[in-house]
Amino acid sequence: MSRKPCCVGEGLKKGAWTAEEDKKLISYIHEHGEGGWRDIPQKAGLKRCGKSCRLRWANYLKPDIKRGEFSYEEEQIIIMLHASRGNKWSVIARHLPKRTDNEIKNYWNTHLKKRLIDQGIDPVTHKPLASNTSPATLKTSEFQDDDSNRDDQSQSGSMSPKSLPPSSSSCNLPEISSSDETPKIDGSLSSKKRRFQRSSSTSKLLNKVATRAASIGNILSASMEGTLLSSTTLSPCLIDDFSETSQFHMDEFDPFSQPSEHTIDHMKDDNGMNFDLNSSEYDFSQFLEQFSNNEGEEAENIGGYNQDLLMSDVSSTSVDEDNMMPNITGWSNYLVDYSDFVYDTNQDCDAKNFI
DNA sequence: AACAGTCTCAACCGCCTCGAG
DNA sequence: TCTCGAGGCGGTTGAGACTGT
Repeated sequence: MSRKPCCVGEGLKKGAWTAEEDKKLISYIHEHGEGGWRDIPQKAGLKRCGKSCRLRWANYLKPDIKRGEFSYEEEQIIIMLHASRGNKWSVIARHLPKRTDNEIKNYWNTHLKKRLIDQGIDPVTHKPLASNTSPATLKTSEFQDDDSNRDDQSQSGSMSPKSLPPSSSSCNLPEISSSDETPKIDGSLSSKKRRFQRSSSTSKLLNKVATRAASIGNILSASMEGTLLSSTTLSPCLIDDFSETSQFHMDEFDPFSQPSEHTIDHMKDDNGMNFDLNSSEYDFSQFLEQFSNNEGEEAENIGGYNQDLLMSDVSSTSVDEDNMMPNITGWSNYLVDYSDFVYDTNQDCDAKNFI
């Protein structure tokens, strides 16, 4: 019972679109709006199938599409998200405003994938090619922190598998450096030469934030499912580190790390949230209420691309608990990914710095 | 200049999801 | 509950551009 292909039809044109066809499609959509793609060709006077029209519009003609060279930040975001999400181009595209999934997919296949391979990284697993070193080994040998950080790693077992980036091996995500074999002659070249100059404490902090976020996600999950007990094991990170938060010097952050700075603040006093998760009396309903109350204005107050990126998973959060959990999970996933990324791109990627 | 090999990316294909009836 | 179809998604293709010889 195979379905009839939608684009089977007599005299339907295929291949590259002409300017005239584009004009007809744009004109029709401007007048009638998107949707009803099957009927559009006939109504717009196009000898194309509806699907082809939709793709042409979505990938090329839509006015808010950003075209041209990918920025350094965009590249890093793609690599990060690919490491955690795989070939989920539409998901990745949601984090890159004005970029289409098709464009990202093409860019990955033609540029980033090769670059990773050139740098000895498996573009599928984001692990070193031809390496026997397990991520766990790398983590413990290269990313060993103080006691709390060791706890961070050991507690990762309490995190949902989804929360863990597939590529937890440190230093796997490559830096896009100017030494790339395929240099681009464009405005983004200079940005490609930039390197993140983050201190080890920054990486450390971000890792902790990520772990906390993941833990909060788990706790919320348990709360949603009604399985949260007062004895629910909390992340050692949460237990040990929340009191330490204020020790970190946030002024170390560069603009790209602002989301985490925001996150720290978000998790601290700004929202007046009680994050004393050590307490068995922690009130999750209060947390949910506070979170939902603060979410809207938070989203308005923060500015900048990366904040948008960070918050995109939670920006639509309402009091609706069904939506809450995926958002929290996405948020924690992002932080975990981002934390790993920051660590990986840190030039001081050396265990000594964390001891 | 001509040709072959390589690269890029718009477009296509086929499967999947989800909502309507 | 089932069927159908629109729209979405990821993989693949192929025409044109580019590069090397």
